[in-house]
Amino acid sequence: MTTVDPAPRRRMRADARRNYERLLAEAATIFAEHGVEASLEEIARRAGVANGTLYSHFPTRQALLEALLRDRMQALSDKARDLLDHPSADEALLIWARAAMAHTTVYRGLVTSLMRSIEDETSHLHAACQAVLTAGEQLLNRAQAAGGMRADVTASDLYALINSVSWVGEQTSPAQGERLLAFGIDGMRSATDSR
Amino acid sequence: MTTVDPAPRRRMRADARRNYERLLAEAATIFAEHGVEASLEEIARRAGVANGTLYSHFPTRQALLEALLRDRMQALSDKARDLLDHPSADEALLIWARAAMAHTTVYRGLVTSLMRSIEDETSHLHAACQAVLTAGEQLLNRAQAAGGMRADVTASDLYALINSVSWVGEQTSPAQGERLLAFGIDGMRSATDSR
DNA sequence: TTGCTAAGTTGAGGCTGTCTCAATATATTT
DNA sequence: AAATATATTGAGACAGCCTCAACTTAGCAA
Repeated sequence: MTTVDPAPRRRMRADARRNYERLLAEAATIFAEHGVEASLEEIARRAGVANGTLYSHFPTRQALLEALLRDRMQALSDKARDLLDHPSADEALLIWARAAMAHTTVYRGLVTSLMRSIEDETSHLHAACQAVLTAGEQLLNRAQAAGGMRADVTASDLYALINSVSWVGEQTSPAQGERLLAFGIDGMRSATDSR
Repeated sequence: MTTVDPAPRRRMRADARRNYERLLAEAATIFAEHGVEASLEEIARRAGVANGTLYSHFPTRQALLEALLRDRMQALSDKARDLLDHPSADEALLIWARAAMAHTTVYRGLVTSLMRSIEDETSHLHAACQAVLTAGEQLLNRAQAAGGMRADVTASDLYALINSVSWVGEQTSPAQGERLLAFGIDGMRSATDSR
């Protein structure tokens, strides 16, 4: 409901807009290189502005992350919607789970923020995470209706699974993350399922 | 093989021993309160010594953690050995996995250190983690021989699973962690198994 | 064009934390 | 009671977070 405006209330001054964009661009680069705990001072430095400017645009690290991820998270929710048309409900869920995993691991350390944000309603990322969870829930429900997934699996279980395997992928190797995802999903399948 | 001496090479001076113990005790308290990223200065302060003393006893945070966990990790390895006598191989594995999870969540943030340490051979905790992994492997192998677990599951898979569900437990709730553990183990079971 | 003002930027400064090392102190040995 | 090996100390160098009073500038209106 009360999502933050992507384009702020009143139009920004030209220089402000420029700095805002520049900060986002540098943040993307630096987070990709050093993870989401990278120095904010460094980002400001590389963007050619004083740290105060960074803080005025993005009061917290979360706010910066939120701005950086907005589009990507929207895309992930959209993708879930699209996959509702996929012929196999089970396969659709697996495809989406992998996509979610890929999204969650773009920046090192991101998964922890995303996991925290679903719990913490005051988080800048909360709404976006909630949307992703709900999107996943649609796919899950369809798979359950089709009989492929156990009825007692919740959207929270799915969200937690995706995040936990993303965390593993980040800590060890993407392949290890993928393996755990496969085991986890298998464990959530209905007993009648073979394999 | 080349484990670090629990009681250092030559006997410590009395005052050194006293400070060492004091630091460990305070670290246990403070890590329990604030997680493993708690301030080392604070630990030194509460132990009534200068920070240099802390650093001289424990050159890194990992070293401190290692000293703090040594006994507990040994106990976990021992427990695996004991459980090899349990009548049900499957049940033994599950019991141990839960114990491992409990161990892994004594301090907030610990799970990340433990996961890093299995990968990083230079880590102070590496040997202890390796021992735990090997201990788990025994239980896993027995369960596989008994036909309860898929043959393609590795000790690394098991280690990763335990850590990932511990991480979830830490981020959300222990109950959520438990749920994921159940799903994960189920996914690792042989197809012939019911449920 | 010029001046006005709201909007935006600056960067020093306070804070916490990590880690080091020369000077100092003390336990133990002889 | 030295002598010596062993420990402890704490200031200091550095980095990062965040704030805010002083300053600068874009954009508008006269």
